[in-house]
Amino acid sequence: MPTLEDVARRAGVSTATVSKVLSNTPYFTEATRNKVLLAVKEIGYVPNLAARALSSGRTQIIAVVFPYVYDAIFADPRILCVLEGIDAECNLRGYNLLISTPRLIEGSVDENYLQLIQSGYLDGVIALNHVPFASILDPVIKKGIPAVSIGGPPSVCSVSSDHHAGGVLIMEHLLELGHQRIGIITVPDSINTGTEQLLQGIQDAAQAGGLDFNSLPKAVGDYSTASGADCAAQLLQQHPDLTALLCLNDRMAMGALQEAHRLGLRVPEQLTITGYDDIPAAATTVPPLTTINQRSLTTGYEASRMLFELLNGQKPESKIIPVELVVRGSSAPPARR
Amino acid sequence: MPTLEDVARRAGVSTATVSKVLSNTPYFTEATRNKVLLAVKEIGYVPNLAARALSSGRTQIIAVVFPYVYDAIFADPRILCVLEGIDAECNLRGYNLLISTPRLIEGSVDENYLQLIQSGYLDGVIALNHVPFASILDPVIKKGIPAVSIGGPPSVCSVSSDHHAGGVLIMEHLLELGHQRIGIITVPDSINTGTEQLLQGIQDAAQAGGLDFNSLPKAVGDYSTASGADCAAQLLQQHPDLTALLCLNDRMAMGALQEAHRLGLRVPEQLTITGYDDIPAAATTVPPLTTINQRSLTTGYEASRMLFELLNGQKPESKIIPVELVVRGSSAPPARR
DNA sequence: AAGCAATAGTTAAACGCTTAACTCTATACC
DNA sequence: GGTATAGAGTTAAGCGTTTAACTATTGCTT
Repeated sequence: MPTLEDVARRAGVSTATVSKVLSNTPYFTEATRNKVLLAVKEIGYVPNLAARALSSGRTQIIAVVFPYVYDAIFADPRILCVLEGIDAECNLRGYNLLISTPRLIEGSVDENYLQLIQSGYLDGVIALNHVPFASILDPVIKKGIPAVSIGGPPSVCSVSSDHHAGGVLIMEHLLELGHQRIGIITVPDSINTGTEQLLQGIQDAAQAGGLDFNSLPKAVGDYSTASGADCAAQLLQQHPDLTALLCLNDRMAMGALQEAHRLGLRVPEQLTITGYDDIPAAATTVPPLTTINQRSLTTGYEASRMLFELLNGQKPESKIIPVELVVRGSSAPPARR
Repeated sequence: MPTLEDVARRAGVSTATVSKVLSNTPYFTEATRNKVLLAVKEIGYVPNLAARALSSGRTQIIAVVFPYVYDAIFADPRILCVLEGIDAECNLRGYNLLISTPRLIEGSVDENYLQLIQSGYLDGVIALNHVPFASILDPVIKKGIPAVSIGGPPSVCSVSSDHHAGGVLIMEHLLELGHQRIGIITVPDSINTGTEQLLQGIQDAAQAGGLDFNSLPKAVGDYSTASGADCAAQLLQQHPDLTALLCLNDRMAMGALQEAHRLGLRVPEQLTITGYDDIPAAATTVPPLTTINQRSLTTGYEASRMLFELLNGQKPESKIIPVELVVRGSSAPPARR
């Protein structure tokens, strides 16, 4: 492979000149610039990134980190949308995307991940920081690598969804439709930093609507479709008079939908079911899900932008991405009885 | 950050010794080995990957390449499963995963991608090579980087699903149920290298069952759920006597399901619908989809394994991953009339 | 005419690691 | 006793860039 020196020899200049011309340093005549560029073209020179990295300390690599908590982390469509937003930005700026999925062992991350962070291979890190107990970003910050957190605590630069507003929106929607007997399909407390805010939003809206949140029946799932079905079964058996199920994510809502179908309950005529996240599949269930859209693409995009600002030495503000109520076919006024 | 030299000084040996001990080169006494290891621990030394890469020519980075053909490539759950398989293997062996999504412009890849390939940053490449017209792997092979192709032509090391068998399985299933009036929801010719084999399998099974494949009504979608709904509408309008819709992927099948529901057709009692891929969502539709599972996780896993064999100087055989018929609730014998 | 700034380019050290080639025992063999 | 040989470690030359420090030329002030 041709090196800087080959280019320099061919162009009749020094390697420093070539290097500087290629990085757009000023103070070169058009003639020199062209000579160099021509030589580059002619011999098909491409810079060696490892050498550049060693010399300059910058690698052009951004790591996207999402801890491996549940089994199939890659199966979460939300993560993928975020990734797509990040990828688009990085591609534009010529950065490469490395993905790291640290295994969490008893609350601390694995050795591989630690080594990667310390290795000097990363210019920046974007972490899907939804795991409160494991401090994915700690080693990153200690090492002084620019980092932005998605959905994490605002201690560092972060971009998160306005889950409180999401909770309010979905609960208000149910109340406006006239629902009062609402079952909640939730998840274990604080498995996810966003969940608290979401629940708080739901509670606030309930309160505002004159409904006692604490007395609403609840079932605890684990985000999976199967658990959604189980929870729905359990709630509907214990409280046959429920007119709506509010689910904390779309996958569980899809499970609830399945269960309703199995029980012969028509949705939304006899039972309203709502989700949260607006994953692609939510639009294609029968009936399609009423849910909250988190603008995952935007989230990814904003996270990248913030990271690049950090890389430019700026100090961007943490950002909260607004959410949006998406009303589809799975919600309707409760049946009169 | 501490360097090799710091470790060497502290352990009272040369940098060469440290380097060799850390890479498990033989011919060192336990004493020396321990001295070095201790020093490493004490000062918290972590090797600088860029320096290592420059010096050794190996970066410990594997790129997973999937071209950006349709808009939301990351939305394809199949890709994610494959990625998960790859990630698991790479994680195990201490390799890092870089993802590259080259933009295809008029059949050729973008400059960024080309530069990345030539940059010496990659030890190996795994390409989701489902795009026949763009030779994603050409520059990789020209550069001499070990590469394996998923679903691509067997010109290089490749791992692909047995789509022919998949086609046979799904068609046989329909025939065994007693369907004869089958509509096919397909995609444009050879947009995907696997599709041909799949269609061939369907055709062969039809033939074997005494059905003329060419006379079966067909509609052309684009893999999306929406297009599946459109195709279903079109087919059912023109051929109201169809008892089954065979869809070339799950997303289109889900669209067909929606459309059937809209038309008031009960699935599977009045209309059988089958998919292909077995994406996670396929198990949670109402009714759940009968489909073909491609073992995407295994595919990813095998691809990594082959790549590591290549990296070890071996010459692995291309592999064909068997597929599996998954019978769920969306298929049943045709209604008697 | 001297001094200075701006322009245009060069030299060479440094980045942190790997590894081929080498040295220096200590043991084994004939 | 001389010569291989294997073991244990060192020396130093790269790997291909970037970049601080330097030189040299030109044009402009004063």
